[in-house]
Amino acid sequence: MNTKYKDYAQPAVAVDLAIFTVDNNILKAMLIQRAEEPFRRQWALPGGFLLRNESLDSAAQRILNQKTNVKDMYLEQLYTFGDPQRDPRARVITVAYFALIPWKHLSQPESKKVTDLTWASVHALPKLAFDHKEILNYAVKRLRAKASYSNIVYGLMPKQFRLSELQTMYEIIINEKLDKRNFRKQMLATELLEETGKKDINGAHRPARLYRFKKNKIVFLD
Amino acid sequence: MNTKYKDYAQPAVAVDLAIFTVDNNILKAMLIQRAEEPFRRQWALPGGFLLRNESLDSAAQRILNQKTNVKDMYLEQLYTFGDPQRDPRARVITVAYFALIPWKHLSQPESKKVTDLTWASVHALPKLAFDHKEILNYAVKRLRAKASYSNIVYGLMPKQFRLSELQTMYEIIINEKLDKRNFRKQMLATELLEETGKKDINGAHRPARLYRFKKNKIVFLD
DNA sequence: CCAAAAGTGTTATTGATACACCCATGC
DNA sequence: GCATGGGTGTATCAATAACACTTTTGG
Repeated sequence: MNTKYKDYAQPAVAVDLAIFTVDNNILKAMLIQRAEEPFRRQWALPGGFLLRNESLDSAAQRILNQKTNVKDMYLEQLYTFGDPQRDPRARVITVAYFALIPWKHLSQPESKKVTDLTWASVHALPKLAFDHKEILNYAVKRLRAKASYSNIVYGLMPKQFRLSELQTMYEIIINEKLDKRNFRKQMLATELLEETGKKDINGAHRPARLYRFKKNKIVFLD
Repeated sequence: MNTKYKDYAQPAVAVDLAIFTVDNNILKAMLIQRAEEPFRRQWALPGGFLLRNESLDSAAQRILNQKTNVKDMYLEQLYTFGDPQRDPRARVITVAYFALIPWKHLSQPESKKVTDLTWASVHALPKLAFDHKEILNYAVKRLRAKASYSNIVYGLMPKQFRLSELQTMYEIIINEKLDKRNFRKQMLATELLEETGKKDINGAHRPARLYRFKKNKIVFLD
């Protein structure tokens, strides 16, 4: 290589997160309102700069812990965005992650009246800072793709649930209706679910059996 | 965020490439012998630092152009590796890419007697510098996975080829034997191939029809 | 005429899809 | 007793897998 030292980028490295949940049958992503320039008052993905002695995964986990109090959520590296113009201040490359959190596991911290954090429907996103819309769209695409060939949807379910709730979750993510009998047949055939023995009743109808994932709740593939 | 400025990593950002080809029915990756410390004289993936005004994709393309004279090869971002200890000199995070090149498209530049570049069988790799073995293994895994559900294998084929050569390529990558009749049926059913009209004879046997990919040789999915 | 790879169809198996009625409960 | 979602089985269709012989060439 015959480039001079001064030609090297000396970028900052950030980690940004596309954190998904499903609330009220809507797929939502966490957004943070920026307090500072650039893009002050605009919505952005939660993120931060990589610290000195921190791996990328740890940084993603740290940022997730700052915004939620949930442990053990699904978290994977998504893609790295490095366009020279993506941050108007300086060269910043960002390693994007995507995470899934069951709505029930977090709604608590919502109560403390935060106005700089919101969960926006991915179908009605506000204008986002930087290239965050591109990142988020890419994450949605990946989530959709994986939902159809893996059991990643598990990452959005609470500890126990009705089969009909699991089916609805799939339907929301892949955005199409599924056949009830075929769905149940397939899910039970995977041997990944077990009955809790409990039943759930919250309406004037036959109570539903509650299921949970067995301990080896593996998520497949890339 | 309440961390002091000095706690931020100020990493260098590198791009490393896992470049694959198939020669003599063996899946091989390009390795470069390091001229300098650390890991002087050890083999490593081709790579380099990101330049000031360069996107990640451009950096990958630039490094690829330095080592080969091939245009239009398959190239995709693989994963970003950022363990704080992965480079003994300083904090370096590397965005790994993987690339596919048909053997026939490059064997020329080999002739000029380079000793610091080799193509090593992925089944018999030497000791590699940094975490490059991990990166390479990850790339192989991805290549294998994609070969079984996409047409990524196209990236390893020359301009025209016999169907039996295409089949052999699949067999090398996914590492299992395929049925000739089923394979041909499926390949022709995709409508992605067309006959060139030419025939290939290089032995005492019936000449084979030569095929090429149609212009819209799309590679699917993530 | 022999060796070597090219080329070609049919059947069986498996997995995916389509589809409709009874059940248990609260009100 | 009725409204609501829970729960169940079978038949069809589509995709995949298994399998063996004839053809064309060079030597």
